[in-house]
Amino acid sequence: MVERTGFRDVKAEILRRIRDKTWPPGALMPNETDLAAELSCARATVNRAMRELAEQGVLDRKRKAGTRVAAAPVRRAELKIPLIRAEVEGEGAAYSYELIHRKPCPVPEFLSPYGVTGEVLSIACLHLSDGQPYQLEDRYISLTSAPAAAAQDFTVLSPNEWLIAEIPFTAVEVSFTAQAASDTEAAHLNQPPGSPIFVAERATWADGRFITFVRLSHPGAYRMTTSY
Amino acid sequence: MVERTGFRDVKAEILRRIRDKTWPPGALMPNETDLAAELSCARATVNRAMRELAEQGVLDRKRKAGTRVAAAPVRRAELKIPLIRAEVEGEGAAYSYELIHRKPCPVPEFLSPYGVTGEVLSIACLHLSDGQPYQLEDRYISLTSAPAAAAQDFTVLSPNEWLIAEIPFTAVEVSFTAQAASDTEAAHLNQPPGSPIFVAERATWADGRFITFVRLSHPGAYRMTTSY
DNA sequence: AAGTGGTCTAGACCACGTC
DNA sequence: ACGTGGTCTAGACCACTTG
Repeated sequence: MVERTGFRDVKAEILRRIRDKTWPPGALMPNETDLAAELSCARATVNRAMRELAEQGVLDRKRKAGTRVAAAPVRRAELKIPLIRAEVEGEGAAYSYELIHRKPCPVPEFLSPYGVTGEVLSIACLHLSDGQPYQLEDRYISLTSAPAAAAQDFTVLSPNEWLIAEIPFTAVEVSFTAQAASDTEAAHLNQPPGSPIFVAERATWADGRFITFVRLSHPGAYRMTTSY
Repeated sequence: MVERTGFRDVKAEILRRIRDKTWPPGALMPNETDLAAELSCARATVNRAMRELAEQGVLDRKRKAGTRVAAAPVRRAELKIPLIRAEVEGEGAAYSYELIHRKPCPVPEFLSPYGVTGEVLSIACLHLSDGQPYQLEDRYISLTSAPAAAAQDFTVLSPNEWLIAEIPFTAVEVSFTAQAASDTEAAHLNQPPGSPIFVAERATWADGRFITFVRLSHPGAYRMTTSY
């Protein structure tokens, strides 16, 4: 035996049997011990294979009940959200940054659902790719949770990069929508007013304390892609 | 010692040390053997903790070079893509379905990048939530790869659900954009023409053979959310 | 050449949840 | 009660990559 059975082999074999309907959707599969014996490898190897397939949504596992082929596989798309700078430079373009405004203000009402109190720092800025508007950033940073932000002028370093370097966060909530460009948005992004805008909104917490909320607008042509 | 050190404990400890700057971004961490000794657990336990943090984008690992705290953590949002039916019913609304058209046709030119040959089945249909248009589906199924589709009329069962049950797929590519509603789109979705539309496009393969391409349009108010 | 992560093994104990 | 997955251990060998 030149090659041992690795967990990748086990995953491939399981997927093969699902595809050829040896194990149709909903079917009960053999337990780890039996499958390990059949494929002549250790149970830990089968465990890792099955665990990863379960994480991926292909299998459903329950103690004592056993492992089944997922009946309605909830497909998961994993979106990578890199730094804007890295994203732009990754496309071979030159990245640049412009601060639009920066001022402390009371908590805007739309942030109240997030349980924010005290003052926030409101920042608007623009990220450009080869001099063309790429992403408009409208951000609010809690001065209660991140008082150090008050000392930053953000003329050179974008709030995005500053936050990542300074404030380690533990929880994030993201949502995506399509919206019509407001007049100011359209002007900054160099698009006709009312044109479709791809919007990502992100709220961030550290240890349960609200840190920042950001609204990122891209011209509609922006494409977010993933594969699996 | 009542409690053993589990891989969750190790992950938590690592994250703690990143947060309190014991290991700042870019820093070289101890190797698995040393960390295992310090935390008094097996190397495999540390390995699993570090491996999962690396998958998550928190750490960068390279053989021989060691493990470092990711300098620019590529944040990953995992989007769950459930069946439309499940999504609608999960919101407590009544799901319904309408077939708009269904006809075989030659491969449209925009599918040529995907290497599609032969005939495809073109299907348009509408998914409704409590009777209101929720998602417009414009789909093309390869009759070469999935000839069984020709026998389906799709008047009751949506192509989505039929495909999931019948054709196990192995590779998927998804992308999201914001677009302006075309006139027909606007009419079906009951939105003003030109209004922002949230579009998901998905191409699917099984064993390297192209199966289907689908364009899913939601009214702009649609919100796709995730957290981590 | 040598150090680091990547993986496998064989065995063990435990927690959960179904029967 | 008991079967199944969940996890840990201790040891081993290997592959990759850097110095």
